[in-house]
Amino acid sequence: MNAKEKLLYEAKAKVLKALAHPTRLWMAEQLSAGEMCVCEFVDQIDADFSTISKHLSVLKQAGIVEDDKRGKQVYYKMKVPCVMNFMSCVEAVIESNAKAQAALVK
Amino acid sequence: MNAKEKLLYEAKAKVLKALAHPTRLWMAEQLSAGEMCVCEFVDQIDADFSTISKHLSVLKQAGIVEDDKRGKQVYYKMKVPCVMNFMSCVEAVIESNAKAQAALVK
DNA sequence: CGAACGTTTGGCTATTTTGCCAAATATTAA
DNA sequence: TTAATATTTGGCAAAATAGCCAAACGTTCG
Repeated sequence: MNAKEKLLYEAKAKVLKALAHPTRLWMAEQLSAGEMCVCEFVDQIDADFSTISKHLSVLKQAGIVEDDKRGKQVYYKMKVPCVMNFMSCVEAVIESNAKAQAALVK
Repeated sequence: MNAKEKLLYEAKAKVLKALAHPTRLWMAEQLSAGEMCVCEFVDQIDADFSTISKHLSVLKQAGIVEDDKRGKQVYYKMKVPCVMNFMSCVEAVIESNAKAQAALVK
């Protein structure tokens, strides 16, 4: 793995890392269905609004979402919608794990 | 988000988190092409073999890969191959980011 | 048996991430 | 202009992660 390749894998990992948090993943899924303002997240997530803002900032930094200030509110939306396509596969992993668990009990 | 949903998002995040490291992501991509033994990773990655073993263990814990001991060696292989499908999208994010960067310079 | 090999595990420190609070900022409304 | 609202930023402490070394473990080979 040369230096350039290393940078590429670091970049890829950064995108995944941005999604690799329960709250951010949930946010991303919500945004796949359409834009939302920070205040809506604040209403629906049990965490400090500063925490929520920072999570959105991580998604933005990774280039997954973009923001748009309108009046007092800031709206976030997906920038690269395909990001959520692979969730079906992540769910497949979880199902596979669940089956393995179940097999242990049998 | 209720308790059950919370658990689901934690599980999903765990899968993503396992992949959200440059070395592990590289490993997963290699394994998509076929099984490999730990010793092969040790040859190709510039890190302590214990570190490599632990990375593989994270992928295994997440249910992404499985191992198979044959003699002195342990072979790892993809358990849920679809996991790598979304890499094309992760690359799309990176390209989008690169374009944004380029636009700044223009 | 004992030595060599391949791998995992334990333990430790350094680094990163998380999440809260408080303070700063920006916009709108009074 | 002051107050209220929406959001971001700075700073901190707690928790999680990463990576090295050393030790343990299991397998094969002499």
